Amino acid sequence: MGPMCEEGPGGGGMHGGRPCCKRAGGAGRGALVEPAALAALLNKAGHGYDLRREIREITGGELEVDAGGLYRVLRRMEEEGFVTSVWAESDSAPQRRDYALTAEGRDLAEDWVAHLRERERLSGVLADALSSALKAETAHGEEAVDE
Amino acid sequence: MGPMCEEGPGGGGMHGGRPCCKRAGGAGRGALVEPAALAALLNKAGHGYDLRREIREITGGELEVDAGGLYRVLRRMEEEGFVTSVWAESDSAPQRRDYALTAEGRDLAEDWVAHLRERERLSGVLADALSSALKAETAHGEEAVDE
DNA sequence: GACGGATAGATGTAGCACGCATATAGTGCG
DNA sequence: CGCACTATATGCGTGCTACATCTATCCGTC
Repeated sequence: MGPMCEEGPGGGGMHGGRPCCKRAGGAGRGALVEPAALAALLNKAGHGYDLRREIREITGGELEVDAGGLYRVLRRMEEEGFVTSVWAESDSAPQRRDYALTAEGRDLAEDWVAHLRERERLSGVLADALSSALKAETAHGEEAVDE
Repeated sequence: MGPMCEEGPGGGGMHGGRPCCKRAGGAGRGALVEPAALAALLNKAGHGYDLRREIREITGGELEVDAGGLYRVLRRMEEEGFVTSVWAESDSAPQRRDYALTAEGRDLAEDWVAHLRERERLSGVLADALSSALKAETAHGEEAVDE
């Protein structure tokens, strides 16, 4: 996986057997590849392998998408009309396919902004609920700190 | 589905054919049921059907988890030692199973806080990248607004 | 007393997203 | 030639979710 499960703040992973990361594995963080690809395409159209670097850059190295997954997403978005692609006509280098966003793709990106903001907010709400509940429990349950 | 895809801010869904919500369907928002269940259990141990209401309350009605999914998650967490359950000994009402958190479950909740904060941050980073790229594009591409 | 609705728990199924491994092919290097 | 890097693509397994369905017990009502 990319960086994120390794650099977990609390160093999660030494209680029951599997940290929550495991549970959140796979699609655990929600759809990220598609919006990341859209962001990369908005910044600079190009071929898949390059978009992957672009994604790494615009997220400050925090999101490293799987190459295979990225190609899959690009092809699917093309089928759906959100991007277009043409085989780059270079003589030497390995064949590469240059992608560009369509108008629908731009609209899709706007939808994603709203959706990601929602996810951001919801994650925060849940994290707050969890941490405040944890705080409350330790306060009156651990040592009876009076209060 | 729960409330969230309906009340989408931008009213996403009128371009290519399917809004990003569709793509994010299923596990799109990442794992939410497990942390929500943990939060509910921290606030007030009880039986599944009740935890579902608790979840609705602590999230301000924003998260409405699927009943079936909640039971599944509870059973699995029990298998893994994060919660325990006993059949409530009531004469009348339908049989219910009372759940309680274990020490490992509390640790798991702590892991989830960190993980959810990470997800929150990452969603924000991506949303920022997308929206700033969108802004930049409309600025110099739409009407050549000078500047 | 039959009937629908709420409570309570559980399972089956389908879909989407992801990570990892693997296959292909050209290019440059030692 | 072996090896690494660029570039694209597919197969496979896992995880999480939503929707439909099934059981069973109450309770109020007609």
